[in-house]
Amino acid sequence: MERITRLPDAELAVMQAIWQKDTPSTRPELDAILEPQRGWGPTTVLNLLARLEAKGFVARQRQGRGYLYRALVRREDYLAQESQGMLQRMFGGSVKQFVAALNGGHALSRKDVEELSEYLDGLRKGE
Amino acid sequence: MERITRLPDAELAVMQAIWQKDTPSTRPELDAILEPQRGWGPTTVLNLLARLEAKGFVARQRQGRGYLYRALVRREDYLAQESQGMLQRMFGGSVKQFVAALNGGHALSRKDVEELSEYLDGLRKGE
DNA sequence: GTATAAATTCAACAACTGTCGAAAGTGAAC
DNA sequence: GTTCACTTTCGACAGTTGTTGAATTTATAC
Repeated sequence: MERITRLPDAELAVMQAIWQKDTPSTRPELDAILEPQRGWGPTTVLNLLARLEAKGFVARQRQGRGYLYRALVRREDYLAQESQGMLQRMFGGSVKQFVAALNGGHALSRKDVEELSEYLDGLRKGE
Repeated sequence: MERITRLPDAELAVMQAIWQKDTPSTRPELDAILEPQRGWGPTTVLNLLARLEAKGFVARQRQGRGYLYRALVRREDYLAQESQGMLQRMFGGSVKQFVAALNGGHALSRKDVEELSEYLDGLRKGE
């Protein structure tokens, strides 16, 4: 795993939109996701795409009058990296502390707890 | 809970240093923590403290030739808020997804899993 | 081919971040 | 009281981020 750069919020939002589909997207398609969510005009999205390309997160290929944009970094890789980083910065690396913080902030539903417990059980047995 | 502002990394590092003790710290004390960690000189720390004061995160009180700095925002409150925010941005709010990402990045030790499982069990019974 | 509509490029800007050095203030020790 | 060592204040600066309007390029449809 090569070290992946950290993305600012706006750029992450664009990546999330790109990652939503696993085939390349046109800028208008991304707009359709981001405009309602963020209220961004096309130019804003385009600029963020340019920055992401410069950072090596996306590549593009001409299609019609515009381009098709596709991710070069996999969602899971980025998210795994980032999650670790933030866990380190915020909780010195302790997952339990993190979950406890969510709980303290009333951000853990019963369902979250069940789901997570089950997942962990799976981990303990399985692999 | 009032909405708390998000802090940039450098400022968060200073807050973590302040939160480390639960009594106010002098700037040299903070330096002692932050200089090795970040390589910051005194001026840098001072400037970050000034920004944190402006944001309402710390208050200070004269002591000798310098000041005593103390947190105005509680660690748990800030971390709870931030954790939720990042969970939202990165995983649409799913804790399970978050933990799964850590696992995918081999950032979950057996111990982490045990610890967290136990904690969750406690939650299910307890409250 | 030309006009039109769509898409992208340019470039710009203010606010925020990360980081100091130089200057100025201040308590402590003579 | 002066000096010295320690602290803080000031302001500065380059790079990043969020966001966009104006100008330019380029398929497409006549």
